[in-house]
Amino acid sequence: MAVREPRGRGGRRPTLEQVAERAGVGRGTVSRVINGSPRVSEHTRALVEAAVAELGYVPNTAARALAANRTDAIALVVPEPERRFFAEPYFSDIVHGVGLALAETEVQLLLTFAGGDRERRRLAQYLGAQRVDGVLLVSVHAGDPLPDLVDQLGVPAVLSGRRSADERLPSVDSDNFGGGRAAVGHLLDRGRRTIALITGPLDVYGARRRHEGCLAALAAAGRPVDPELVAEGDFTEEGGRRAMAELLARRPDLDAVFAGSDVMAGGARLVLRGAGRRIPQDVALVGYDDSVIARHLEPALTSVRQPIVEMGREMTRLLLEEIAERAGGRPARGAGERRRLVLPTELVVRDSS
Amino acid sequence: MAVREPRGRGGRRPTLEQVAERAGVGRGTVSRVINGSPRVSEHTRALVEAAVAELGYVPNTAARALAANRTDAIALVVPEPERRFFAEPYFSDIVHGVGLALAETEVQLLLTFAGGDRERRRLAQYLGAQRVDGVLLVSVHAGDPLPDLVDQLGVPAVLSGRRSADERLPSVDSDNFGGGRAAVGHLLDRGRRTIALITGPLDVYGARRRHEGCLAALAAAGRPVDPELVAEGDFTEEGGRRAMAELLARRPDLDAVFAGSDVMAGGARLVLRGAGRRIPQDVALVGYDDSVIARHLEPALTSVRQPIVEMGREMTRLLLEEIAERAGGRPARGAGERRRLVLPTELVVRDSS
DNA sequence: CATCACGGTGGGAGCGCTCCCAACGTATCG
DNA sequence: CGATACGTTGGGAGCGCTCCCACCGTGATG
Repeated sequence: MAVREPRGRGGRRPTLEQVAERAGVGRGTVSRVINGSPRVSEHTRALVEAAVAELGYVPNTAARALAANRTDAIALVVPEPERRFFAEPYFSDIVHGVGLALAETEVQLLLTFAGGDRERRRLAQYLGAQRVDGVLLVSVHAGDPLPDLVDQLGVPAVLSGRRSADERLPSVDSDNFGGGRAAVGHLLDRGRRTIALITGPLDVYGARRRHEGCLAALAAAGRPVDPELVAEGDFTEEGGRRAMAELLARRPDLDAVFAGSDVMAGGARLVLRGAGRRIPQDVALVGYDDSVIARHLEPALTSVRQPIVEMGREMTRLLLEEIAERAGGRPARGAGERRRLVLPTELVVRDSS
Repeated sequence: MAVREPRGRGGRRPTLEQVAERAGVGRGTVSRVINGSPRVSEHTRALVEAAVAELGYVPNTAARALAANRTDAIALVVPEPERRFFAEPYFSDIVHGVGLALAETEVQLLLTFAGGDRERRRLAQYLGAQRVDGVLLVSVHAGDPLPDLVDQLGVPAVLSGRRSADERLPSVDSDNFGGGRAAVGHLLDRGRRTIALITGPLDVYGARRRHEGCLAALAAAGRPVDPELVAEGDFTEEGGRRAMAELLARRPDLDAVFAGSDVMAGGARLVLRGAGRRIPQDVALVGYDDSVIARHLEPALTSVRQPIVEMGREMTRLLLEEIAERAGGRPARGAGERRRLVLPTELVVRDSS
């Protein structure tokens, strides 16, 4: 008498026990074969593998998760509304990179949106339910409590970017400093003398580092930094326009502009055009992110590329390491020994400079 | 002596048993409260809820899945490489709709890409492992074996679109016939007399229905269908260009074009421009999908909109119903009684017609 | 020839939950 | 007042797996 209905027409799926019986071995042995333990004789292994194939056995994830206290799944947590996620190529590349790192493994990727307040509360529940072995946190803003919450829950996590220089959590960042320096260095190489800087919001760590890179390039060339040539934007096009207008008013003689993002560069471009400046003849323009915008702008925008796919891959690698380590019973690392990675950025020169 | 290390610094999470003890009740009672059973007295319920809150109890998903034989998770299976998924707004809207339908429930969404052959094999494994209660299959091509595979595995599934008129699986489609009819009807209303049709690949069910809708509109207006005015495209821009060139060569007197997708309409537009035809003065142009392209084209493209968000929501609703039904022990429905839904399309008139 | 080591193996004891049945009141009825 | 009913409740029996310990046989060792 079947107590519960087998699911669907596929019928009940075979269990470890049945495979063991079929192969004429014990449960433990089958388990060892399934999990690739070396402590099984060649002969027995073949026997078991045959039985597995005949029965079409697939281990039940829930049972495994319960017994082994791991899920073989990680979550990519996006603290943004879905819309933005899909709109930005950044995320697409991250997911791609994560997929590459996961391809070799049996680990499953879950996508979780935590845009609203309500979703965030649910996320905490979710992580508490031990549905995943760890999380990748992308697009984390400075001051966001989410990373700390995750950390407190004892869930392994890796961030993309950092919230500050001494980020407590494992993170993968790109070399914002180097990117900013390369951009301004390039403008100097091109013989530009009066270089204006439109920064991102300076309380965002990445934006500040970019700016510091710019200053370093100027310093290395023995140029003084003129505060009149610096304006802060907010990563929006509107912000870029405002900053550019300001700069142009203060220093009509500027012959180059570095903007901390392509979007802001797009705004700056509009203002420059409006003022009758030709790009790049009168004013050279360089952006940051190497987004689609960069290629589609007229003229095509020189920009600093971040290796986003690579970042996704590295984040995943770090996370898997972290998970493996904790599972090994070793205590979680202190803040000091947490993994951190900074990947190189690259200047892509196009027509605007 | 702890045999296994508690995970991370969060320490071991409380279990049902501990909640029961704290509340001074039995395990069964706590379970009933957690699952919202009505067979619990108000007093006891309050007791248990207090204990749950104090201990910060969250049920362990794996244990629940194992015992109850359900996972409270569904997968959105995308049989495409990741790139395309992110590139097309279609998917973004589907995900959005799915999210809406899931918001009320405790069901989790998993995103799975099955672009390559290898991924497909893994998907089968995955579904066999009973990781999800059901799947949403989007962007299924005619002749794709994936849906049948899923069905054979006994996993509840819902398709977006259909593979044929008598699709065996539950599906949510949009009214392609009505969309095609509306588009051509609109052109007739505008007084166009010589309407050319660029169809999608006619072995794709949706494309064929669109085309049939066009023919119906012409028939309703008492217009004969001139085979010279029909050309088959392949949903690409290049295909649209080729078809348009052909049509223009055969019938230079055409004064309107309906293309089975916005992308093909974009290709057609280039050829029309090249031939010196003004849109819409000389030739009216209508597309299909109402994608971003439509709004950004010059002139803005009249197009047929599908309610994609709604489709995502309805797919999810159907799937959840299907799952609930099967869990109830009722046998899976035969092909005849499977759920099917067709949502209305809508013509969005812009400047090109 | 007894002893030891070790690769290989079987199977008990859980993991934390749901399901269900038996048992407990207490209220209702004849 | 005993019998019946019903709303509640406790807890046993698993779900299918991993982990680990005990045990087997073999070959090497003293």
